[in-house]
Amino acid sequence: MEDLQDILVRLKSTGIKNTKHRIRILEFLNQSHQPRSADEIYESLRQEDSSISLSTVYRAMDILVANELVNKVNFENGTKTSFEINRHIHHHFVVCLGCNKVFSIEGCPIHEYEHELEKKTGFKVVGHKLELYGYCKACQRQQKHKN
Amino acid sequence: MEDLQDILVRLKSTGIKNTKHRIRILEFLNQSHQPRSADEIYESLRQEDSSISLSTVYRAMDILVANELVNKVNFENGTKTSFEINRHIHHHFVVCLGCNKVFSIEGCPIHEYEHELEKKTGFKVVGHKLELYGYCKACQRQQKHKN
DNA sequence: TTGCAAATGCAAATCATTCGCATTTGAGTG
DNA sequence: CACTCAAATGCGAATGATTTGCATTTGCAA
Repeated sequence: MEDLQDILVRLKSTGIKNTKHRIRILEFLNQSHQPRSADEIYESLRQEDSSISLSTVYRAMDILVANELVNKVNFENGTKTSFEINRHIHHHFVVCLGCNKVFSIEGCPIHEYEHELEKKTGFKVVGHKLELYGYCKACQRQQKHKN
Repeated sequence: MEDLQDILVRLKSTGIKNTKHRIRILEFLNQSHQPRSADEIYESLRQEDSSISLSTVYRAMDILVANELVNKVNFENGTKTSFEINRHIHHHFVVCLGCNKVFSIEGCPIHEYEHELEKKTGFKVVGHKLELYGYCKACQRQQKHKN
């Protein structure tokens, strides 16, 4: 887990204001092992001493995403947008349809494919979205027991 | 373009009712070269002689997707769900961020990767989502002219 | 042709997200 | 440290896509 300090340094270097809420949001996402929805962030911060409003969370997410401190993700299962700390490490998600847990995998199997496509078609690729869906070991075991 | 008749045969074989609206929706999607939103389907069918309600479109899409006659797609750019005829041919989308046109590419660069991942981690993959985003030739040309 | 479950239309409801506006706050400046 | 002001926040209302309840209509099997 990247040190929170490094993230706060990056926050400062963006030039946007360094507010209590933004710091607490980054703190929460940094220690979270799963991408989180605006709602989950809101509920988590609300528990603590100082309160926050949901629209502030949404606005914070917008600006943190724009400044590359946070990534925005939309999964096929589930309706809400999720957010995770942007560690500037290219990765993809493996999502368990049983327990909805999200696993991260580093590396990318399609970079080469992108180049080929560019050469072949002239299309200029600037980004991609790749997610794998299925069942984690634990959910596979549970499934077997049911039968 | 697959013959509409084949699609209607598949519709019949599902056992769900063979209604005028559903047939016209399949017809529209079959001749469409782009995935379409519920709204676009609604507007298109409304023009023609008989009318339709938007909720009927949504309900039809649900059941057509459940019966594998139609695929549901959510693109990163844009907020609405899109639908396309399900031709049962594995493919992915290349989306132009300039003109929002969607191109289809057959074949899949990650099947082998999926197998590796399964072997390595024990995760059982049942599906994936892969889309490429960038700029088509035409939009690249236009971009140059602006500079 | 009849019966009935499934499909439809319409309006109201829902849910995530955004926006308007009055108030507060971070952070540079003197 | 006090001052200023744009940026950030809180609250509630608005939005936009999608869903739902319910009364009516329509496929289709018998």
